[in-house]
Amino acid sequence: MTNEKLLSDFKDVLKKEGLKVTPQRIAVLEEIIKDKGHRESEDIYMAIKSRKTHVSRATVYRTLDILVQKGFARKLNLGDGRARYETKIDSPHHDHIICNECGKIIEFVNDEIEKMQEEIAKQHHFKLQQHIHQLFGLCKECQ
Amino acid sequence: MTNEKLLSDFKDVLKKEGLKVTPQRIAVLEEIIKDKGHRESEDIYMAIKSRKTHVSRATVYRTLDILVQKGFARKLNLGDGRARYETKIDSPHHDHIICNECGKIIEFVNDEIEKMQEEIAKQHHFKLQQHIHQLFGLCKECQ
DNA sequence: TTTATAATTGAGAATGATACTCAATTATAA
DNA sequence: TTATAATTGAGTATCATTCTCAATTATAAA
Repeated sequence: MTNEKLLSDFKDVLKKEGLKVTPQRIAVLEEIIKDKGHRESEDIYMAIKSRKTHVSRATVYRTLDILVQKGFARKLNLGDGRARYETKIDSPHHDHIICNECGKIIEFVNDEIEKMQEEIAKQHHFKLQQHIHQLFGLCKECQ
Repeated sequence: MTNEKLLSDFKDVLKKEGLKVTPQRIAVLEEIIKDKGHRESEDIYMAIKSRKTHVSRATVYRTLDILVQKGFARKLNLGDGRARYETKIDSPHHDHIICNECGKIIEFVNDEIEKMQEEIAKQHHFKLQQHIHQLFGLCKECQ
């Protein structure tokens, strides 16, 4: 999906919900798109400020909530007390391997595990809604 | 393992490390053993206070750290900002299914997934150290 | 284009779990 | 029993995130 399409989709969603299209909201989306990494709210806040758009931390958090809510972004909890955000658009479902030493984050996909999760949920009579699967260890460089 | 054995093991570990055996530390261990559930620090603090032992939140946190460090307890991060602790002794490795509605926590074990995790780590040249695998959804009662 | 209005913003205060500080207390070895 | 280093607890600090509310702004209607 092109960035223009994504931007106009976001604007459409905002309008449909009676929400306003503001420079701050656009800036947060742009930031998420530009660097497809796993970004902290503070990073995004700093990146936007260091350009031209005036923004506050509160607005960054609020906009990130909207993006997650509307399916444009995914929020990660890596257990270190700071949430990470990544684009959800054009990014198939994946989980993460995190280096305990340098913090590097790598994505992985495994359909077998996905299937087994469904199986496990069924066994316990759960209707599966989301999951967190994170592997922690030492990356090649840090061993 | 009997609770007496566990208690004396803990005392031994403390002594070996030059740490003191205090009523507060014993109380935290006992609390963790008694209710094998997934306990929050605040629960444990309240439970100990409601009996006879004088204790502070700080000491509960400090003792839980020791218990995790020494392999007596496991710390869970369920993404809601409060850590949970569970006995690690006599409890084979397992992961968790959590109900999004009522918060119920159920344990599951799946050796296949465990093996695949190792495989995935190897593929990415990681030395696996820990992992988090949590399924979230609606339990039978909450659907 | 102007106006009316409800949504948004930002500064700073609030929150909530957890960690830290340090003087007073206590477990332990001699 | 004593000396001493470890521990405790009360309260303060921290840090990410959320909330508050007055001022600002996007937007629909005129």
